[in-house]
Amino acid sequence: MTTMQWTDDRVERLKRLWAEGLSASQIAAQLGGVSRNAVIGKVHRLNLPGRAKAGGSSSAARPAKRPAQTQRPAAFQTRPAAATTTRTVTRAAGATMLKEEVEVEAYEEVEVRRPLNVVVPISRRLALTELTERTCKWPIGDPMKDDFHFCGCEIADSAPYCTYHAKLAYQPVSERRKAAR
DNA sequence: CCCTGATTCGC
DNA sequence: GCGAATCAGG
Repeated sequence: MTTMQWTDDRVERLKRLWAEGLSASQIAAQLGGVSRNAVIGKVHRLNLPGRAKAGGSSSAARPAKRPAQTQRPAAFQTRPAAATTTRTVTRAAGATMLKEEVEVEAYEEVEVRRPLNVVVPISRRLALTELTERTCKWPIGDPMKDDFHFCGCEIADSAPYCTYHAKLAYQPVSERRKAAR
């Protein structure tokens, strides 16, 4: 990858995102090509105002005014195809570079029955680069459109999907067609 | 453990 | 100027 640099454009985006209250790691993910340390270092060099309260816990001081999409019940949805291309992305997290493999392409229209009596998670509408090892990687929307995003809600274990989407992902066969035997 | 920003210092 | 390593903290 070409050496990333702080072009005027990237600096402007940095300033805007920092002003919006995004964390350094999130900004790094959004800009791409830089670590959170790089972002923090740049912030200081630019003499941008630091955060009121250092180390602001992720859940405490977070503007996070995501559109908060309300998922409407659908009898059937699209789910990732079994054969998808795997893309490896790196993401800065702390002082570590995490490598993640996320299926991004190839979807198939599959009849998926929505589990009843389960809470449908509120999508955090995360971008590919914002996914971490504990965010649901269930894709939402058309990968070709710019409103494409991932569920991103929290995951219990280190599973790829949240509880809800795991149920969608793993559906033995068909509930209505079990004969053939 | 997860994460946050702050600082240092070799490049 | 840059950012990895490190530190300090929630």
